[in-house]
Amino acid sequence: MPSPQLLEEFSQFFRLLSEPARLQLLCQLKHGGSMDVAGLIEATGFSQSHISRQLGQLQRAGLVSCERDGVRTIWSADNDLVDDLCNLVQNRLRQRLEAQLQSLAAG
Amino acid sequence: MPSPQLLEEFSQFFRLLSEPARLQLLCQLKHGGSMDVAGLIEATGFSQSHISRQLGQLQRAGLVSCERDGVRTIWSADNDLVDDLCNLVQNRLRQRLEAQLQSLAAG
DNA sequence: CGCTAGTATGCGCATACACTCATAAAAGCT
DNA sequence: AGCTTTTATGAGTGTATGCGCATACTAGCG
Repeated sequence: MPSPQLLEEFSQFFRLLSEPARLQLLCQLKHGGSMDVAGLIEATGFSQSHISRQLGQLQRAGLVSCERDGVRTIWSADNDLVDDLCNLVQNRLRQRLEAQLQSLAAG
Repeated sequence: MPSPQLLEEFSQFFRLLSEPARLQLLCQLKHGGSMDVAGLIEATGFSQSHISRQLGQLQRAGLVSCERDGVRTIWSADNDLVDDLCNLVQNRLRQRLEAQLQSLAAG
């Protein structure tokens, strides 16, 4: 049984991923490679301020990092954790749907 | 790159885990075994209505299930997904802290 | 120094949701 | 049938936060 503090940390982390916009930014940086905010605007359609804020949150959690290239800021996804988490969840979703399919056929 | 619908599903799932109360209920059922709402009140200190609502959400996601025992409803945690996710996150948190420790020692 | 381009942030609005109180529903007992 | 116990739910409140607009900061260029 995790301690209350640890539970709090877990939930804060999951909260980061609970916003489609943030998850999309993460996946974009992961699969589309590093890019600046302008690229992310192009890719997602979100406003500049929104993207900047969300990236700030992800950076504080260590999920993305940035380096300045002149006047631009190039952002990168930092690790594979989010991909791993998403894969686990996706497997679970698939299992659920398959089970529902089974019970529908059997029922 | 996951589709927008899939991203939405992922974030909805993570949102379930983004609330310390729900996560605590899940862990309690997982490590403390199945129990009724009264037991969860005792274990967590949350109000009865709050617990009932959160369990409802977790049930719809297939993370917990219940069976009636007379007037009581016995709840159980249904799978290991959440444990696996938490372990991954915990590893990541540890790595982060260790890295900070390193840079502090080196700096 | 001013000017422009790119990014971060103060402010405000709207919405989502955790949480509670009161009440209804479900199941057993007499 | 009523009475009690346990759980679920309608209604309301307060807070957190996503999101955009406008603006301030930062870095290069003339």
